[in-house]
Order: sequence, then structure tokens, then C-alpha cells
Amino acid sequence: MTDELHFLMAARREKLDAMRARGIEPFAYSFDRTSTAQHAVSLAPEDQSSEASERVSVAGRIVSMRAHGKTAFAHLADATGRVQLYFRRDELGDAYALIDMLDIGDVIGVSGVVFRTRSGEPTIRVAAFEVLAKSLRPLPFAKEETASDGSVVRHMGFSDPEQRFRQRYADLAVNPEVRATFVARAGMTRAIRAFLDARGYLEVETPVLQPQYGGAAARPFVTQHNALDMALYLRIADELYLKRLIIGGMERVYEIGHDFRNEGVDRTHNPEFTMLEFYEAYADYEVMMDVVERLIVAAADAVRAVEPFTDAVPVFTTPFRRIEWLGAINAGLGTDILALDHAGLIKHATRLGVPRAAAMSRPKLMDEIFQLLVESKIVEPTFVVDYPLELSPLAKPKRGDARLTERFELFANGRELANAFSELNDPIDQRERFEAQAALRAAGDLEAAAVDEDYLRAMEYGMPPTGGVGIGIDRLLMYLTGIQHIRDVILFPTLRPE
RNA sequence: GGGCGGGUAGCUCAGUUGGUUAGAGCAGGAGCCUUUUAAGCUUCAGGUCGUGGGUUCGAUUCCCACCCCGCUCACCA
Repeated sequence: MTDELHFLMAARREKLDAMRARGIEPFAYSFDRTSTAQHAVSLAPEDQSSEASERVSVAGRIVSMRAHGKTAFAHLADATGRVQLYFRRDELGDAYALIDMLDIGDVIGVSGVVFRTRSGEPTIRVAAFEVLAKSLRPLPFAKEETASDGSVVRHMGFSDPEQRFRQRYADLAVNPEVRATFVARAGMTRAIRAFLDARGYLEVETPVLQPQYGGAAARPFVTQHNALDMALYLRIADELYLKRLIIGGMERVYEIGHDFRNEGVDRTHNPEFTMLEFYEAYADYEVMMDVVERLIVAAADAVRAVEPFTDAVPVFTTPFRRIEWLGAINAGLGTDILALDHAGLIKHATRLGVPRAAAMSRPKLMDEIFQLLVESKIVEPTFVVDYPLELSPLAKPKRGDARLTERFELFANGRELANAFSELNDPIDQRERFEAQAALRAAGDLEAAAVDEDYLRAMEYGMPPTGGVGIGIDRLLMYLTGIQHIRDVILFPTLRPE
């Protein structure tokens, strides 16, 4: 059936027309609120015989309605919660006829005094009300029952995952607890900004559209600039631009923004996601480990402050455990992985069950083996330190062991939460690393980086020693809240068009 | 991409071993009801049973293909 002709919508259009026939315009310009729903509830007198002295005006959406002839009850929801409304014909006179033209979903403004009903529920006795926006399309509100222990039981409702994400507006309107996730998300990023700002960091914005992408291993989205007649890539990382700023003398910078990776969509991957990167001149990865630890704790405190997540957020003991990449993997493998040639790596990877190992490059094989033997088994937050040089084309070699780099990743619950290094600041070494990547790329590794000549030019001017960190904000929120699917922490996850 | 499960009313779901009018609750219309709260009572309406083919006297049901969704594996260092 077509929406336009649907009987449910037709009925609402008829009510709209009936209101206008009475000279009422049901789409308002503004409404002066004197109270929120939450505040109105708090005004209710203790005993049932009296009522609050103060008259309140509240606005929100009608989420339930029970009409009884000459009286009617409804619940009004705003951002703070819900409050019951009581309409009486004795009180409203001719205006009471408008009750027949209201629907669940309408946005209305009411004023009246707060009292308690026979059953004790705080309720506004409506003295006047107006329709602020007529709802022409029915929202799938669920019936809610307040159990004797005060918990709310929702009956049926709006649960189809596809429709919830396609119509997040309806999801948020109907399932108010969804909002809490995004309140927590905002609290978390606010805490992170406050933490970095307090440390003297400057928040910056670098290009999303880039002529050359880099800073990570991933396949990009490509787009076309018409006037310049050139291809542009959506960034896969912020890294190389933020380090250009370090070279320019902005000694502490961070950016929170979207990166884009042209890869699969699943429980932990959305094509666009939010990345925090921060860089600090004159710091090495030891300093950054300490910063990351405190930043994670600050983020966790912020999420813990949001009601439904208080118990979900892990309580950390610092310092986090540290293990060495090479020691951990060699212990699992029973031999020195760095002593293995390509054929030996393929043999071990295959033995461990890595599919299609024969087609993989050395770095890829090492990472696969690491994931299986070490990463997947980490539960408590753990810094894995000192990654092999060939896995880390932007990191400085480790002092005292040129096979490794000063790099760490933070893992918890088998997932990567942060990736960081003492940034490579030797432009000659960086060129060699880029060229090694380019060779992998030429050999068919679609995720290997290309040589970035402009970045090398910037480095040649002189880049101070720098510590840098990347943290996936969506993943961090998932970890802290215990939410299992990335689409539940993103307001509008990527979907196929309808 | 592989495997498994699913797509039936606006929402949440039953059901059809192939058969005539496809069901429920909520939401909706009409009526009654001046403290209800999953309000209640009476009554009415609401469906191309994901799409397209095939088999059949007859397909929402069986067969084939396709589309979409979920879970999962793979991929995503």
C-alpha cells in the first residue's frame, strides 16, 4: 500500500483538517517551557489531597493515551523523562473536544499544576494545552508496565534491527534508553577533550579529502573533484597530516574525526568511524603509554557517570600489564619468529590454521600469528610493546634492537584499543620504509602504503622526536559500555539504501 | 563470499501437512465510561503473506531464481 493512502495516516490527516477547521494551527513556532518532565514530577506533593502551588508548562511527545469519555490520561515524554497528564472536561471546557483530535506521537505543550493520583503517580492537571506538531505518521510506541519493584516492562515495541537503524529518529523517539548510549558517548569524548586540553594539546582539523592516503594499512574510498579534475581519497588515518603540524611547531595536537575504510561491514566495522589521534613533541612511547593509561581511565569515569552503564564499565588497576611482542609470540610459537624465513612463516601459520597463508606477505603472516597466539587471548587491558620493524613503517627503531620498533598497542577483551609509537623522525629511514611498503604494494598487497613525497619533504625540514597515539572512539565506547555491535554506538550506521 | 535462521496488518508475532472468508495482541475508526496507567466493555476496519518465474484445477504454503535482514565464519595487520 502507499503511505499516502494508508488508513492510519489518513485518520491523522483528517484530525489535522478538523483542527484547522476550528482555527487551530497544529504546527507551532515555539513554546515557552517553565519545566521539564523530570522537574514537574519532582514538584508533586507528598499527600494526595493537595496539589503543587506552582503552575508548570511542559512540552513533549504524547507516548500513551487513555481516554475515558469526560476525562483522559496521557503520558508526555521529553528529553528528561515522562510525566502523566490528566485532562478533564470540567476544567478545559470547549477545548476538551480537541482531545479527540490528538494522537499518540503528537508534540504538545501543556500547563497546569502537579498533583498525585489515587495510585500516587505525579500528574499534571492540564489547565491549557496546545498542539505544537501534529504527528501524521504513527510511531510504534510500546506499552509499558511498571512492575511492583519499579522496573519498567516494555510490551512488544519497535525492535526490528534494520528499521531501528534506518529510522534512528523513530528508534530514539520510541526507545528512549537508546539515547543513553549517545549521552555516554558525548560524555566520553568531552572527557577526552578535557584531558588533552588540560595537557596543553590543541584540537585541530586536517583534510578528510586527500590527494594521497596514508598513515594506516587499508583500502580507501575514492571520489572525484570536478573542477580540479582529479581523484581524491577519503582519509584512512589522520597521522601524516598531524605529524606535519608537529614539524610546523604545533607541539601538541589532537584530532577527533571520521576515517573511512573501504572494507567489510560487521559487528565491529563500519565504513566510517571515529578516530582520535594525538601527537606530542619530545615524548617517546613510554610517555605516551602513561598518557594513554590516564586518558582511558578518564574516559571510563565519564561513561560510568551515565546511568545505565555504571556497572558495565570495567574498573582498571593501573599501571596496565605490559608484555613484549616478541617474547609473547615466541613463547607461543616455541621458536624465534624473527629467525624464520618466508617459507618458515607460511609453515607455522598454516599449522596454526591461518587460511591462504601461502599468499601472504611476511608482515601479514607475523600479524596473523600474533593475533592467534597472543592478541585473541588478552582480556585485561594490556600494552603489547616493541613490534617488528617490518610491521611498523612509521615507527622509530627500538633503542638497542634494530629488528624492532618503539611501538605499543593496547588490547582488552581481545580487541585493539590503541596503537602508538615513538614516531619515526629520520626522513632517510622513512623513505626506505615507504619504499619497502611500495614494494609490497607492487607485489599485490592492496593495503600497503605508497611513498608520500610531500610528507618526506616536511620531515626533511626536521621533525622533533614525537610520541603519537591512535584510539578508535567507537571501539573504546563499545569496550567501556559492553555494547557488542558497533552500529549500536553509531547514530546512523552505514546501510544499503532502501 | 560460505553456512544457518528469517521476511505474513502500522508495530510485535502466530499460522497455513496445497483448498473456498489468512489470525491474535497492540495501534486505528465508531460508541459507552470524570483518578486511568499493558484502563475496560461493545463494534468496525486494516493484508499484492519479500520479488519474479515454475508445478498444479487451485500456491501465502511445494520447486527454482533473485532481493533484503539477522547470526556466524572468512575478510578488515
